[in-house]
Amino acid sequence: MLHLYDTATRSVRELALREPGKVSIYLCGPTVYGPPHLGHGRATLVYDILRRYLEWTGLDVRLVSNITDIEDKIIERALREDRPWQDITTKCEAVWWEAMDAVNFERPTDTPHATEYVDEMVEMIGELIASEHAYVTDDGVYMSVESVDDYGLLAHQSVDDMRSGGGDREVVGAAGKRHPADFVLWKFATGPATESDPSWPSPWGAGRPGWHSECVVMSLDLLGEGFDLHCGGQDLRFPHHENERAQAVALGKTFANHWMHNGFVVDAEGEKMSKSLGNVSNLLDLIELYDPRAYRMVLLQSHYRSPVKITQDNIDGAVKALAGLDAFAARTADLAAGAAPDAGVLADFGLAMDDDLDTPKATALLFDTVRRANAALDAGSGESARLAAAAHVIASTFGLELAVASEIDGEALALAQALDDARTAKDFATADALRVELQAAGWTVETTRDGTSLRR
RNA sequence: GGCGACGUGGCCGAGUGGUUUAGGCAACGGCCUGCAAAGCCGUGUACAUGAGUUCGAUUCUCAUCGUCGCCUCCA
Repeated sequence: MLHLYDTATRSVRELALREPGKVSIYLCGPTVYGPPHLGHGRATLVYDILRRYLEWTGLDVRLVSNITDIEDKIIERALREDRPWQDITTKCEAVWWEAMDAVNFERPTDTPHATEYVDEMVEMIGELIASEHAYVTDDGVYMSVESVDDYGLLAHQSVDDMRSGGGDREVVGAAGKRHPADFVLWKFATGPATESDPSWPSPWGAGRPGWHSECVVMSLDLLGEGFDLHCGGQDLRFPHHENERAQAVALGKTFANHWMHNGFVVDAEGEKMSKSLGNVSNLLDLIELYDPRAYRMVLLQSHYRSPVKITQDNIDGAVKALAGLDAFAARTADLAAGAAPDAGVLADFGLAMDDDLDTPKATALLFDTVRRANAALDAGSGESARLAAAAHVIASTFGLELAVASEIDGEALALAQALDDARTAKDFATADALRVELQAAGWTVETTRDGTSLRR
């Protein structure tokens, strides 16, 4: 059974399932106000790999991942560009899914939008006020963090300790707040709603929900109390996840059973890439310039909790590694199709993945299995089919789609035949010319003793 | 100031108290090939520094230096 590091207990522990055979996961999705960056890509790919693995083990996975389609940054951009806010959110969301499809992210089972849950958020905030966990000020409704017993569980720091330093930062809504860490649940509108600056009615005044409420309402609505796993990037640990949890606790509800956080994407100097620093390379560029699988490959080779560097060298290395896997996959597609995967290899794969999603070890196993299968194939050993089948299983569980034997058009086939004829006739000048011609047409040409094989 | 992570061979990146100490990329040698490609075989004596614990530490402890993250923008 899968063991995962749990941020709440700071230990690797078994992912306990609320219902046998079923896993319920909530993943904090994007705020749709700009193109997805590399960090978004890492988070979705890490959880995509997790999900595929869980499914491979036979579990029924329900993955809820929200789209935040109302937020300050969306409004700021709408105002700045004098556009309707929905214009921005719809376009950005479309771009988001396009990018996610390109990296082969398996779509979540549910993708709720914040704007679909405004009524529920208003209702929840009402309950928090009624139970005196929240209060109304001049500019909004705030959550009282001191009213929540174990606030700071995910931050692993008491509220007082957090206050004691780092005091340079601007405290949002400071004037009316009872405690600096109190966070906004509902922001009052400063004027009438416009095309760019929307607001919704509430018993306390027109406005819009704060940052941390949607995930509580949606996760509890779609997954129910005590769902299995809550995921997201390290940066969401505090305050976002802490604040989600605070609301649930204040409501008297059991929240996530296990908290998983992935590490950052860092730049060449080891610094976190984030939007506010402006040093982001965007995911769209990466998948346009390189094989979209390369990013997944790089992530597989490092642990999900470690920071990962995305550099030219890294991506190039991954592209080369993929080329080897593609060559292998094309070579063994037919062989593997009819064979039972090697049980020992798959057992090792499970062992590695169950240990806090040890994809570096599992990836090493994949390469090792490919090497063994190739060697067995060269030696004409019967072991090759089972090994190849196991390698294919691992790759597909990783979400890596490898090359399959290509459809070869008549023209290419004729050239390949001519190439073989020339080689048979020892007319190597012609053979070389034909090979170059095929390569120019985009084929990867492997001329072997048994004849020429082509793939794209 | 508080809390936390990390410093591994040319690069990336796992891991471990000691015998055969991942994997990828690059490099070099070999096999195969008409030559290549693909593939296979082999080579590299790495673990920031200092001290300590230990029969033995890259792995544990402490200190030092360095890098980075969180402490209400952020995946």
